[in-house]
Amino acid sequence: MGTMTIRDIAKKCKVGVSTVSRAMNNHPDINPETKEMILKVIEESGYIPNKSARNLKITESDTVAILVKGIGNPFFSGMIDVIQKKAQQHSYACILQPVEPFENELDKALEMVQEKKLKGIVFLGGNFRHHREKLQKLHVPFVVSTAGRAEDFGVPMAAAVSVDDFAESHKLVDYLCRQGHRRIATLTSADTDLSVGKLRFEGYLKALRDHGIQPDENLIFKLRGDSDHFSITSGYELTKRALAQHRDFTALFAVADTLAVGACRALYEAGIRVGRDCAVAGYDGLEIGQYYSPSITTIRQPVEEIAKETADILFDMILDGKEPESRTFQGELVVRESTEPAE
Amino acid sequence: MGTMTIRDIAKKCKVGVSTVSRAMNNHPDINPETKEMILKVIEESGYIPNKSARNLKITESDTVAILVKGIGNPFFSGMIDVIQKKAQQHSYACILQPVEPFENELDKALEMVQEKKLKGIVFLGGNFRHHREKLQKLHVPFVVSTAGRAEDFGVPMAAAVSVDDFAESHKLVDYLCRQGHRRIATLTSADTDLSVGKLRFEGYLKALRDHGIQPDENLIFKLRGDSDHFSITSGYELTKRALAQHRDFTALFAVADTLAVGACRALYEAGIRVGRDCAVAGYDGLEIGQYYSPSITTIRQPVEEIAKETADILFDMILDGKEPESRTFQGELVVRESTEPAE
DNA sequence: TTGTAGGCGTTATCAA
DNA sequence: TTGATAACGCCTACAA
Repeated sequence: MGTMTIRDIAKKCKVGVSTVSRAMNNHPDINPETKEMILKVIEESGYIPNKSARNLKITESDTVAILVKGIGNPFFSGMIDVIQKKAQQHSYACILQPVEPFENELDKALEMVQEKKLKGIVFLGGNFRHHREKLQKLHVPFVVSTAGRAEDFGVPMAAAVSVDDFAESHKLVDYLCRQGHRRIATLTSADTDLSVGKLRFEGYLKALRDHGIQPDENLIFKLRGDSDHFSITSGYELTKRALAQHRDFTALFAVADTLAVGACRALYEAGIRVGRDCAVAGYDGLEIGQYYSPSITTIRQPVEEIAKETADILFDMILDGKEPESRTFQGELVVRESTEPAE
Repeated sequence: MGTMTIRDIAKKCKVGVSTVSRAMNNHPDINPETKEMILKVIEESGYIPNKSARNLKITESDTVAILVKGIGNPFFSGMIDVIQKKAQQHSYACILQPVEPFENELDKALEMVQEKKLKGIVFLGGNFRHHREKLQKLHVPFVVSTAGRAEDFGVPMAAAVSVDDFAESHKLVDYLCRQGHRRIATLTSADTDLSVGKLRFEGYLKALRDHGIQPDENLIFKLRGDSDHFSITSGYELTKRALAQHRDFTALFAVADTLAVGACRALYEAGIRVGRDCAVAGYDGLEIGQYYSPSITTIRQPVEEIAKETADILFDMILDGKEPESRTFQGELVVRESTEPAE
């Protein structure tokens, strides 16, 4: 099945291959009429240029990529849109590339830089721990967004945009304490999680201690393994288990809104009124938290701004050769119905 | 910045390039010791084979791709996992490729077949209307899942797996009618939507008519344009608007669970008790519907099965040269708290 | 078991 | 403004 090549088109048009190439790539020095004619023939014959051959040959290309670990995470959807739009404004192509949980995002990035001649990269998700040595092989500007701190990279061309999960989580639990809660349970990730879950959990511990409360092992509920992620069902089942042990707590802090939703339902089914009998708080600022009944107290991350800043920093580096810059955003404590003051 | 090539490795190892190639591609006829040595050097030097050059040269590759329009749609997340797992079982690589809303999935597919030498494709999302002529250029087996009916393709190697959105939607609204509802409002997509939204809306109309109910323009609420998708917020605001017009309905059918969630909240805020004062039903079977309070009646699509069947059909075509086969799955009417019988 | 050489389809260089 | 031709980095006969 002989696929058509640029040669076939050249023959059909009775021109050289380079002229065809020029027509396709919007080169300046080509007769407009010739170009039009060629483009028409291409259109009619359904010729598809071979990208591999093209990528092999080109030396540069105005494109950036977003490498997302955990696409499907609703938190990222909004960010991606914003970044893509920004890229478009700069007339850059933007490739959205999912990264599997087991894949190494840095390896993937290295490959893509070579293959697609990327000018820059945004890393979304994952926890981005990599050896400095290897990181230095990435010769294009990149921004790690929502997945780590710049300090941990120690490499030029590296920038990070993030929310301080530790501090924000602390803020939230601190709020619960101030509301008078002393027995605050938590739903958190397994010990194997080194990502945001861990940071948020540590913020929880710190806040308790700051209020003179000794964290109680019996009030800490961890997801099992990496298999169950931050799903609503996980939160529901974990809370069911917690309640089955007749544990008494007046507040529950879930390290993700999805978990909090599941928790609310479990409490509801147990006849416990969320808000009045037991406070519940989540983290992320997902849409659902606002519309759940009761609406759920959470830490809202300024998604739009984070994404904008991510893109801006990246393009400042690419276009103006600016130094990598890092920013930490404040989350916003959004108090809602699920944490009515305890009496 | 001279990137390393297979030649550099060959030199370092004092062997020919073909030997290096053999080592990398698990070829049989190579001395195990030589191979090990080469692999070690590659590892140490951080050499990354150029994928473009490779793709340009190879004539075939055991890989399939999933082209997803609207990744981020939680409904697809589960399906993707299943399909990827199936591919793995067959020792096939599986590329997950997002397709932008404005992109033509068929063009993308054509490109990728050429570039990556795909053996098969799964199309997810979108509405997949394409000219037969162009469709015939796609010379590999493909399955259109959840985005159209095989009858509409009229091309060999084309299979479709889907749920009959029209019939299922009809089933749901029929149920509402049997519960005694006569004034059933609906939240549906804009007229520009030719995808599932349209089918579900038509199922709604048909069900009403079958019960001798004349659809009432005043009870039909459409999203504005394509800009607001099936988000919770859209459902919330649309319902707010509906209520502002003092329209009386005893039941509300939203063509997506997300819309239904937003509707529930809007009703709640208006002091209308969902279930008792007004029934609400959605469509999709999203996780949230089960955990919302009240839990939401819906049509659950058998995600797992759909995905399994999709993969099975595809690999039957690829591996056994089977004819394209199409299947329509039954959705399941899941009655929950949001549709208590009207008194 | 290994090495050499030719070609995959494109773009870039250079001469016309 | 055009056309011929040499790379791009790899795989794969084929020869050794």
